[in-house]
Amino acid sequence: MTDDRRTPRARPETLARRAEILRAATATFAARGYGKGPLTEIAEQVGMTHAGVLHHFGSKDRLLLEVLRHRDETDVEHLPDRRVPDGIELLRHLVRTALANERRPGIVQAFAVLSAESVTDDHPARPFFTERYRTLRGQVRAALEVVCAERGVDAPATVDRAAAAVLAAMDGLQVQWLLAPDEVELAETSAFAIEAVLTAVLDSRPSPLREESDAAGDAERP
Amino acid sequence: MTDDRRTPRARPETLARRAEILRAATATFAARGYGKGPLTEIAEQVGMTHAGVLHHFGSKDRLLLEVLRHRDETDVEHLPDRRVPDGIELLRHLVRTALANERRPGIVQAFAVLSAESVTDDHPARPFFTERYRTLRGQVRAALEVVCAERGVDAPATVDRAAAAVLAAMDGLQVQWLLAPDEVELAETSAFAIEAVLTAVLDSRPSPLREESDAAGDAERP
DNA sequence: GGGAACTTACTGACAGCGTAGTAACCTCCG
DNA sequence: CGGAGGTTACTACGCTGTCAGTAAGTTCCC
Repeated sequence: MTDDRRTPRARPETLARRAEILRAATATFAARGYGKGPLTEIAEQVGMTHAGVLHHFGSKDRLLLEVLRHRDETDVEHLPDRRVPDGIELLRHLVRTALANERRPGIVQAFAVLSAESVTDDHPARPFFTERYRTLRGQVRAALEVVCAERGVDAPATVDRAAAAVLAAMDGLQVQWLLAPDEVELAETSAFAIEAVLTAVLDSRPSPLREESDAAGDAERP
Repeated sequence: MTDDRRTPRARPETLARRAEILRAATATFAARGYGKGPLTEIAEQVGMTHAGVLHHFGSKDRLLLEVLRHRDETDVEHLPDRRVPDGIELLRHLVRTALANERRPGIVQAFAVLSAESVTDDHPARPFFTERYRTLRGQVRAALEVVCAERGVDAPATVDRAAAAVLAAMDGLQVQWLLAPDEVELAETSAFAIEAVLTAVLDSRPSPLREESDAAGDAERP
């Protein structure tokens, strides 16, 4: 039984209001960053004062964490089985996500700004993003290993790097795309990067970077 | 001609002082971002008041632009010929840069934070980063085309995407590395990504991502 | 059903701090 | 002297968070 007696709140109307606030907060944090995004601007978007926002979320830090959590939840919501796929389907899912992201620059900007901002001193979202990347790297690495196994290829030692590289390319492309949407194709370029990494994992051959002067290249470690 | 209206006469002692301020500003912007990095903290590091900093740079915005410009200058300074190399040497240069960056997390953090922050509304560094990425993409694309030509390969239409992907991977890896330096190898992973992209450009074959499901069914597990 | 007891969802005022920029002044050094 | 390199003092904000108060629910008991 759900023991709701102790917490008689959570009216549907209230939940909708909070969702509104979360949406507004996402917009403001995207446009101005967390540090420079004032509560008053968020409150104004939903027609209340900043004190009203604080009533719902207690503090600005908690609001930020709710924004991030809420986004993760709704992202997984419309997924088959509510689970992230595995193997090559995960990689395809990443490409589809990039494609979907082209239609929602606000979300992309929020995450691009907040993830980078989170590396600053004592940022409230730092644990969130640290853990998030850890999880995502694990999922991509697992997917790559599954693909390798399916093709009878020994997963090389580089799968860890490959996983990090896939996520890094997607993130970096978002920043470039936000700065110059007419010059950078977000989805197509993300797909290209993922394909390149996947190919590199599947057949690990000597790199063209190290060919040429390989005798000197091996000894080189400045 | 050099129109240094701001500095009619520049004593060497003064130039050194300004360099100090620029270094301090880099540290503060790295640690707290531009928007949240106060002039007082910068001033304190060099032993003066915030008004003294403003005396030298006029405004906080101008200080930021000087920081960015100064970093670009000193980066090119210790380069042979003071010019960015071309062809495969540019790609090797990128890897060497990533290696050097592992020893200066402050610089890395400053650029990671500021580049992402620059996409926010009316950010003073936005034109700088927009132009910076445009230039860098052009340089990497040219380098890739040179490598293709050297090997008698027609540069594929994907060179543009490849150039963006290389820079994106490097940037994205910096964020992951800053968040978890023990889990992400900055230089090695950057090299991996660059190699993967280079290989993809050099022999463009059908992507494993698009192969659909013809090889499905075999259980070739060990 | 109706009213008392309580909770929720706010508002408006304000404290308290941090911040960029300005203006006037001081103080060396060439 | 005259100006470069500051300082102190001050203005004018902008921001988060607290507090008391109010109006509108909700719950419970008879």
